[in-house]
Amino acid sequence: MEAPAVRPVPTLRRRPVRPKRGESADTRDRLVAAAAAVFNRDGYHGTDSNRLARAAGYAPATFYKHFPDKRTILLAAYEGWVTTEWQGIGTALRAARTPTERAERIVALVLEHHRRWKGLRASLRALVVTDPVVRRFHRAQRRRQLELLAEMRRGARGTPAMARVDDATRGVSDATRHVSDAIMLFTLERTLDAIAEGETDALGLDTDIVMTRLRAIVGAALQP
Amino acid sequence: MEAPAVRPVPTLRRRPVRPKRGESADTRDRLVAAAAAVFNRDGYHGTDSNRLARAAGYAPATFYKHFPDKRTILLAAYEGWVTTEWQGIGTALRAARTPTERAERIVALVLEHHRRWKGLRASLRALVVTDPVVRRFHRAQRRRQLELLAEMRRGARGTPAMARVDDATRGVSDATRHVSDAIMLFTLERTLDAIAEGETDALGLDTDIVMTRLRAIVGAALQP
Amino acid sequence: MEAPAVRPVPTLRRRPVRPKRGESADTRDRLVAAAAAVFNRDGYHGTDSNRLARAAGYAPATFYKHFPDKRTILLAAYEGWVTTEWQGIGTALRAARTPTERAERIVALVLEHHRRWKGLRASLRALVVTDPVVRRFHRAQRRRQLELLAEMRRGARGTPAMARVDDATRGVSDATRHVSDAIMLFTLERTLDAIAEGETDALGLDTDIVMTRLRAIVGAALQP
Amino acid sequence: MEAPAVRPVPTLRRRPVRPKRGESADTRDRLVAAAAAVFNRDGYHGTDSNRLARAAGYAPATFYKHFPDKRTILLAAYEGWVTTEWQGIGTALRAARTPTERAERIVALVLEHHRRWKGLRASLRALVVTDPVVRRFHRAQRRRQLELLAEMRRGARGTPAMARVDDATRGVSDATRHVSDAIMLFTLERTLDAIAEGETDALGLDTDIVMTRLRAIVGAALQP
DNA sequence: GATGAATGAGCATTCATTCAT
DNA sequence: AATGAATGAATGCTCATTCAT
Repeated sequence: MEAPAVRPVPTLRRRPVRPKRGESADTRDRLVAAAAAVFNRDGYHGTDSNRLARAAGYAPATFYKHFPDKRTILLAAYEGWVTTEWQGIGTALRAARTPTERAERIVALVLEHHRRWKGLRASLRALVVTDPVVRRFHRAQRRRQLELLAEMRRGARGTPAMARVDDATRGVSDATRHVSDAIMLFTLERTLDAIAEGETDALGLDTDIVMTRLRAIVGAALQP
Repeated sequence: MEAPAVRPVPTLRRRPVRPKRGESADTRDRLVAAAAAVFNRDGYHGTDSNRLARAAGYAPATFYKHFPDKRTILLAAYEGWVTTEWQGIGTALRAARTPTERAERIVALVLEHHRRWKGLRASLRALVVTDPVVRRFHRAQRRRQLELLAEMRRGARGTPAMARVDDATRGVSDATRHVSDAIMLFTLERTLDAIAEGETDALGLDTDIVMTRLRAIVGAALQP
Repeated sequence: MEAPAVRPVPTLRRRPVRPKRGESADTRDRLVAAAAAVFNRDGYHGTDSNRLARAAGYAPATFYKHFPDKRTILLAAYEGWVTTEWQGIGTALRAARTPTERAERIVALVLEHHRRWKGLRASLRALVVTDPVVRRFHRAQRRRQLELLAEMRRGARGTPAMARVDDATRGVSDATRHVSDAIMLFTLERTLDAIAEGETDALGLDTDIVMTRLRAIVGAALQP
Repeated sequence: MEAPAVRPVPTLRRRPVRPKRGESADTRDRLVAAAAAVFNRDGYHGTDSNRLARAAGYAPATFYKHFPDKRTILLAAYEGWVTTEWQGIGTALRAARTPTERAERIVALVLEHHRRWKGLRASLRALVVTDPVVRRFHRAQRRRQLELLAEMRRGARGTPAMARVDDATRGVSDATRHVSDAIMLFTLERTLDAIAEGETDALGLDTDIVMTRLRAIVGAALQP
């Protein structure tokens, strides 16, 4: 699936030219892109499936040819969003060499995503508590994040042999590492949400200082 | 206002005995208590004002005699919840002497609250993004948290004169401190939500280790 | 429940004066009466719950305060219709003395009902095949009919002692009687439907002769 | 037109192999056969034209190339069903010699048809009241039945001359005979529907006794 | 102060039907 | 001849809110 953030989202106010006889997959993509944008703007409970269809340039019934319900298209939009985020991070990491540089890029990229999709994220967070399917999906993403983090650290550690010795030396158990990683992810996510939602500004916090601090926290987690 | 958690929440399944012509303030309190419980169980979008009224033992119209709309009673429930949480923390802190002990009690208490009100919290977080009034309210609470934190640290520092010297010595500016405090609060909140919602369990994290780590983080923030 | 046929059905074309603050039971009765008339005119699949509500002078939501769905109000209308029919038959039988007279009145009354409710009957018959709840209800009515028939015959037989002797003499087993009764009911019902729906006319049958024949058939069944 | 019951109805669950660019008449037949089976299973109001097309292995639009609307295909299915029934009866009668034997075969055959097409019949009966076209069609079938019945009786009576004498002797007018025939058909139809739909079982009636009685009724009607 | 009845506007979803290919 | 995408107009149903008592 193409991520909704990548291909241009059709303008919502004007009804876009309806692409009669388009390919089914294209229609689906357009619906997902439009849904991502509308959810982001109006919230999950702030729209309905008819509006989602119209925003993509289709009639209500077309929506139901592609998705059984509103929740499913939210998951699709979420999936697209996560995919795009990970692709961006992957690209950024390949270009970065030191853990510090990596941390810097990760924090910047994730902030950008949180800023762009703050409404979608909020809807999602509320649904994670309410809806078991959304919850499962969300947790799978989190597991992926933790795995990637561990992988990135392994990659940074030079030779595998060295690495194991290091662990032993420092007495850092896997379970503890795991917890640290998770807490770091929570901190990163929550703080970037706060920046994206304007909470830090409202509290009179200096965004530069917050970002610096986050880079330090992420950087520490990336150290072998 | 009495907090919803303090006075007994009327049983939701059986219709509670309705007190005809009670005092207005009592009716309001009962409505808030019932709303807190119902929102917590079914989510903000999972109930309607009729159900909230019935859960408190009143007719739909009675609801609108006390609250202009659904959002307002959520704010009232939120307020009650926050008040109770702060009262509990206040009591716990008075009994604790060392920062370590304080940290321990704070983490335990806040976790208990997150566990108890996890559904209410989720509804709130989604509305914070959508609804300006909820957002304002939420930020005021956060400011209160930050102030209390600073106060607690001052209290722990012995004499005020000493304190200023310490700051100068360590080179920690107020702005930086402020940021650290906020990030600590974000971490605490997000991680305790993760525990309350079962996310840490789903990720295979050891709750004890997570809690120990949180106590350390909070403890560090309480050091003068 | 008052039968829909008894109290005047509100005119369907003009919206009747809406009776604000009416008793709940009255509203229910009005809804049922209107539903009976609308189902009868347009068929079960030819209306929707909004129209049923409007026909009774109410808004769509009012419908759902009284009935969970369309099927349930159909059953209520059916129940009312059956009740009225039985009441009419009961009254007619009390006034009639001979089996012949009884047969005459029954056939006339049932024809009147089939004429009046031909659309409703048609909807019902289709739903009996489709819907288990309607089917159960319908069969309960049939059982009641058979019981009443047996009862009427017993009543016509003079003393119970005599009756038993008669049966033995004629060698008519209960099972056979039961079957004859049921087939008679099927014949009566189907033929009166044919008259009511204009089928007999379309076939060039003389209604008087058909009616005479039916009276004979019913009269024979009522003989002890 | 081939009757839907004669040529194998395509399996409904698996999508049948679609014959691209078959003969138009074949396509029509396949559509009718599938429609008959689907209507019979799900009821007229329980399916939609898209499903009918798909059940026959075609796309929705193909349906409308062959039928102007849903009702028309129902009539076609009905026609096929009636044709098959009559063909069966014709075959059975040619092999039977006495009225008794004929009655027996007719009752058995018609029951088989009612059993097989009980859902289709139910849909039809509801539409007869609602839809003028269906009604016209249905009545034409009934006329055909009555004509065949009269014909069968004439055939059983030996010479036409004798026949007229008989009528005069017994004082049975044509109009009366016509009515008796019609009522017999109603009884047969309704009672066999009751057996097919399980109503007789639900009423605790012995099917063998019911069938015996029906054979007697039909047999009497076939007597010259 | 409290109520139960009532509601308009809305929302998720479906279906008979069309059209460009 | 056949198609798959697309759809406008419903349809069953819900909810925040009001009103007469």
